[in-house]
Amino acid sequence: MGRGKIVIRRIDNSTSRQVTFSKRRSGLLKKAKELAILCDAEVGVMIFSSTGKLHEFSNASMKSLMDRYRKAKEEQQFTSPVSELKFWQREAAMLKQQLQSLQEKHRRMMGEDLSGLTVKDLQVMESQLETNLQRIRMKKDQLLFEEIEELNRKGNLIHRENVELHEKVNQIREENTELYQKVYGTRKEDATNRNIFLANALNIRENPNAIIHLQLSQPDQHETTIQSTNLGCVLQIHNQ
Amino acid sequence: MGRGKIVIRRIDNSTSRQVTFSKRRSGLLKKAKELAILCDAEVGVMIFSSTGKLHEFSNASMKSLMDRYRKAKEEQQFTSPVSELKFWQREAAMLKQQLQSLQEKHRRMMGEDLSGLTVKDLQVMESQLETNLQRIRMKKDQLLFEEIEELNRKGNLIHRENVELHEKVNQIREENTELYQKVYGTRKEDATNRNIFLANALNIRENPNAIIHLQLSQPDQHETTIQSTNLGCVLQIHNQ
DNA sequence: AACTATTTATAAGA
DNA sequence: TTCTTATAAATAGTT
Repeated sequence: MGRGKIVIRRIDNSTSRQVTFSKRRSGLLKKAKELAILCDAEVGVMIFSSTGKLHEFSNASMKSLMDRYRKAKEEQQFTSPVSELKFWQREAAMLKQQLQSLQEKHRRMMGEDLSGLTVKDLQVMESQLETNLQRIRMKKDQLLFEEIEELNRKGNLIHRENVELHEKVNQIREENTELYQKVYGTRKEDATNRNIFLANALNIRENPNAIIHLQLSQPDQHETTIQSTNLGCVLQIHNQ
Repeated sequence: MGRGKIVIRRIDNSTSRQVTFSKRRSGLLKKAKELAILCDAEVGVMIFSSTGKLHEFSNASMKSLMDRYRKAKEEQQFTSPVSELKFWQREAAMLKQQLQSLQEKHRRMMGEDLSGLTVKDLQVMESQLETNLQRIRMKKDQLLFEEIEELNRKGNLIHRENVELHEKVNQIREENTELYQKVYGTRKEDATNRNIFLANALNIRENPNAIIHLQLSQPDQHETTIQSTNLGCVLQIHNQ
């Protein structure tokens, strides 16, 4: 009913979609009101626009109507095999429709079947995909951080073990020095020096809570900093 | 949109009301579906026919839609003084409409402002008024019955009291007779006869559960019979 | 349930 | 947003 015939399919152009929404919404609400009055029926209509705004009509209160709906649904519960059959038929039809709609959306998100989409539509999809990408990156960063945390923990264990080993080595070294002195009557500096060099290579210092900095480079342009306060670990990721 | 223009007002003829309901219901559901698809909106419609049957449409599940509705309503709850103002404006408009509708109905029920009504309209009102009248009559009859019940109860009490008094009178009479005999040496029949006559006038008999029949005449043509089994009372009302 | 004369809704354009 | 208008769609009354 207009200048031209239209097919019932999501209007791609966002502006005309909104205009049509406004017109048809008022039309639907008017018809609902007329039905309620003409036929002495109890009618309720709820409409959420694609932007999330609520529009409604009900001749009684919506609350009482929803209560009545719930009650009617409970009572309706399969009074005959035919009603059960019809229920599942309707259920299947509904699910099929939802599936088809989702499949179409999915295809588009995969960059397939982009025919009939406007620049605006594509912009919406683009920002949607950017959001998704961001979520995926945050998840990835979180996993990396957890991995580093685990490595840090293991490193600390090994560090402690190494400190102990270092002390033992020093003990043995001192014992050896004393024994050397007893046997040869003089010190052996070479052995001491070699042990200090080894400790350096293993990054072992007096403070076992040393902060570890890691830098990973990534191909994309985002920067993330994750900081663990209880483990003294800072992860900084810089991407260009 | 039909052979003739109609005014939006309850269709009195039950058959055509049902036919119109069926047509417009499917129209409304179709429009709701189209709006949902064309404009990517979430739409829910609930319709209870005047016979109580439920019809519905929703592109998502009605449950989730109702949850969303509730949530939207909660959030909507007076986020600004303007929204509160608008709420009360709408509330007032709704109440005003309901009031006007009721006032009009009331005026018509009072037999005023009958312009623009068809014979059918008037027949419906007539039968409505007849129903109301019947209810009022039944209420009146009930009240009359209760009044009679009360009178009956009081009557029984007085009856019992009278029986006792009667016995006392007889006792005293016998004593008097005996004394009379002792003083004068002979019976006095006159005194005995006078006491029996008195008992007759007060309707006192040996059976205290005597059934009382009452007949009230009324100007209209209806007949009611109310019977109390535990009090032995029958109320019969005949009207011509 | 159909039919169809009309009314009503609305698509497109301004 | 709002108005206009040609046309499609809905439906009131009828068969």
